[in-house]
Amino acid sequence: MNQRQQQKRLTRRSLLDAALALLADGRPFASLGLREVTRAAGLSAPAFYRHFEDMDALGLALVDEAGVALRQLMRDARQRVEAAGQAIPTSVQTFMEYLDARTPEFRLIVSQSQGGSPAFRQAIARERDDFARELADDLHRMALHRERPVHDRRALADAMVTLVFTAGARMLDDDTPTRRQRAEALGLQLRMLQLGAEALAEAGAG
Amino acid sequence: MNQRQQQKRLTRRSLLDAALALLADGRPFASLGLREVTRAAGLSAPAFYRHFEDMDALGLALVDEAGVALRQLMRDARQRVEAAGQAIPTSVQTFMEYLDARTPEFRLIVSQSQGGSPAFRQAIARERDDFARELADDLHRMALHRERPVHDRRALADAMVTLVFTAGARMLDDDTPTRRQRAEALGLQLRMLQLGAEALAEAGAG
DNA sequence: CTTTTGAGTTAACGACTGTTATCTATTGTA
DNA sequence: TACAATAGATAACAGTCGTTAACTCAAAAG
Repeated sequence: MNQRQQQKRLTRRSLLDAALALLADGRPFASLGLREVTRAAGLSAPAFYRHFEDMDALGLALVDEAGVALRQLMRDARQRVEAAGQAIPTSVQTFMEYLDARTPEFRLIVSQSQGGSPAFRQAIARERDDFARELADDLHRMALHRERPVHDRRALADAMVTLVFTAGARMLDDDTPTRRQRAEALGLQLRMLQLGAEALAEAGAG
Repeated sequence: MNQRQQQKRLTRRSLLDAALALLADGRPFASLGLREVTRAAGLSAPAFYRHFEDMDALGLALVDEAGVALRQLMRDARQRVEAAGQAIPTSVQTFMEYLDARTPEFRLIVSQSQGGSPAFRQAIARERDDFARELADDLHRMALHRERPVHDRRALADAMVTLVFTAGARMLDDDTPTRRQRAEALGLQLRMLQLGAEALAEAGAG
């Protein structure tokens, strides 16, 4: 295939990676400059425009990548739960591994989900909603299987996603033992939600 | 008293207000410049240094103010709940009013809780933990009163605070009807948590 | 083999940034 | 009333920013 397009994709990648590296240092995305990123990528500033219109476009591309990773995580967790049961602990465990493997992308998502420009917030909110919707579907299937319906799958899934994302965000600053501790607390909180949703369903049905 | 100190406090206030106004437009705090803020406040740039060492110091002052407002909100909610009962709906309602009245401060808190500099994150985490601890105490008192203990007050309070803050953050971008809808969902999620914590306590005690 | 395309370069622009030194003018103090 | 303190203004600094125009030169197309 086109040797040119291939090279272009590589340079584009190096721009994305340079931005991720700066984010990994804890820098807020809004403080990253176009020149700074191209410099870190070993390029001249105008080269940037061959790949992105502006920094916002680069950021949105990163959000897209994070979304892809999120969906893969979801498939992974679902598969493992089907094999090993233990829905909540297994899912939390899978999430922790994803957090390790994709730290910079995840950091971008949690830091920009509320702090970024409107375009950012909207893009991230959409990824998050997709995630929650898929989770709600899973909860539905599981409820059918276990014959323990829950009250409002959408609200339940939304709350679970909120707790998982927030816990993940705080884990980014934790050392390993604190991180495990927080993972345990998260599992407990998720069970509270699940039990509460089941109790609400019974009260509503009864 | 000193007419000079009084005037100085006024100018300092105008700097804080100018920053809040820029934040209210949805601007990320990291993108605010020292010159921009002083300009918006009708001052020369060097005047800034008479009041703050740098922009971070100004931001921390804003976080402090937001913390004060949070504690006031807490007292307000507690008082209303004691008078009118309906702990969850009353608290959510109180929170919504606070959200309206202090939108820029709240936006700063939620946006910088993950995206800001380490000093920022630490300061905000502390405000948040104070909030959660107070809530845990309230839960304890209510449980004694209602004779319905919950399983892990600290984890429960933490989850509740997470849900409330996250919902509040998303409401900032919502129109009024969506906002009310989200408030209802929030109330539902909080009840799930509460019921689940009670169920866990019963299971643990039995 | 010649021509065209396009990724990346250098040079330069105007605008804006944070910061310092210096001055003004008003307030508080003796 | 004279003196000291200080909030704020002006001017200037070296940098950095995003963006454009003009160029190079290797790869693709003819």
